[in-house]
Amino acid sequence: MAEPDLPRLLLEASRALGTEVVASLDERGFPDARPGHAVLFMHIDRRWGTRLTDLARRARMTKQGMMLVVDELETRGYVRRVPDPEDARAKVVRLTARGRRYVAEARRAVAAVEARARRELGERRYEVLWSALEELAGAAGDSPET
Amino acid sequence: MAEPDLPRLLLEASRALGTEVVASLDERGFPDARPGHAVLFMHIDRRWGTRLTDLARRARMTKQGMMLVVDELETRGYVRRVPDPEDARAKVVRLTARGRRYVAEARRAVAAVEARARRELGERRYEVLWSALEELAGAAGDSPET
DNA sequence: CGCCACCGTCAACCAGATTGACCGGCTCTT
DNA sequence: AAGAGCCGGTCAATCTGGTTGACGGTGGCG
Repeated sequence: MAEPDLPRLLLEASRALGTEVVASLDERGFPDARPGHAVLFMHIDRRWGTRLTDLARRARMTKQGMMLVVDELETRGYVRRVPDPEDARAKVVRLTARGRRYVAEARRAVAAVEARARRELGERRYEVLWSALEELAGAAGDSPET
Repeated sequence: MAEPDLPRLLLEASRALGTEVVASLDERGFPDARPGHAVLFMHIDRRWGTRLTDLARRARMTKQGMMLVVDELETRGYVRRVPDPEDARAKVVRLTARGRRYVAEARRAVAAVEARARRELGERRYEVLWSALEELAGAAGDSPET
């Protein structure tokens, strides 16, 4: 009956896993985690930080969009904006100590969910899934290279 | 470098395909198509229509959320709300003639995108992708039964 | 009848992201 | 050295796609 279409199925899978990651993070002591934070913590340099524009480009979103994420993470005390010594226009988004712990846990949580998926699907199907997704995501939505 | 995580990859693939469907619909003469319309046109009964609540349940969203979609589709002339003869509380969301054409084209567009994916990925990988997605979507995000 | 469940709706709100405008600092060319 | 124009971050407005909460009218049952 339901007979979902492929885009919808992809979306639901994404949401399911995202929710799972957030729940896991909640258990690990970060109750204010949200799926959108991933665009930052998967791309930020953990030691020295990363410029807003670079974060945005890596996450393939607008800098304004990334700014909202950074704003929130900053008010929560996970990152700070420090002036870039090499360019007075720029600021470096840098993790606080708490932010580093958050990012570490978040990456672990993501890895755990991925590991569970790999275990449940089996190695081969997981590999196929991953490569198929890369093709689908890249085919229509991506510029050739960065 | 990019090293995306699985939830993000799923999301990006979903968006890429969704965009593709909308673009295809645009070419087919429905320039106001949007990805969100799929929650309706994949679930509505094409002849007699379907109750709002049923649509919402099938699409696994709130009735208020579905109402927004129905509202928009109604102002665009794709559906009408007619009273349900069997239950004075209920209304049936019924396709107009134009709505039927829209739904037909939309389903074709989705099918075309899926066919392209199947062709590019190959039959076997496509099957694996689909079943893996069902497992992922179902495992964490679904209630046991409806 | 009285009660509760259910349908559609109004209202408020939130998350995530976009486009447009802008200011100030950088850099390249002349 | 001086513009001219590009680039980094920000403010503001807007949009999509949902959510929860409350409520009026109807149905169904004891």
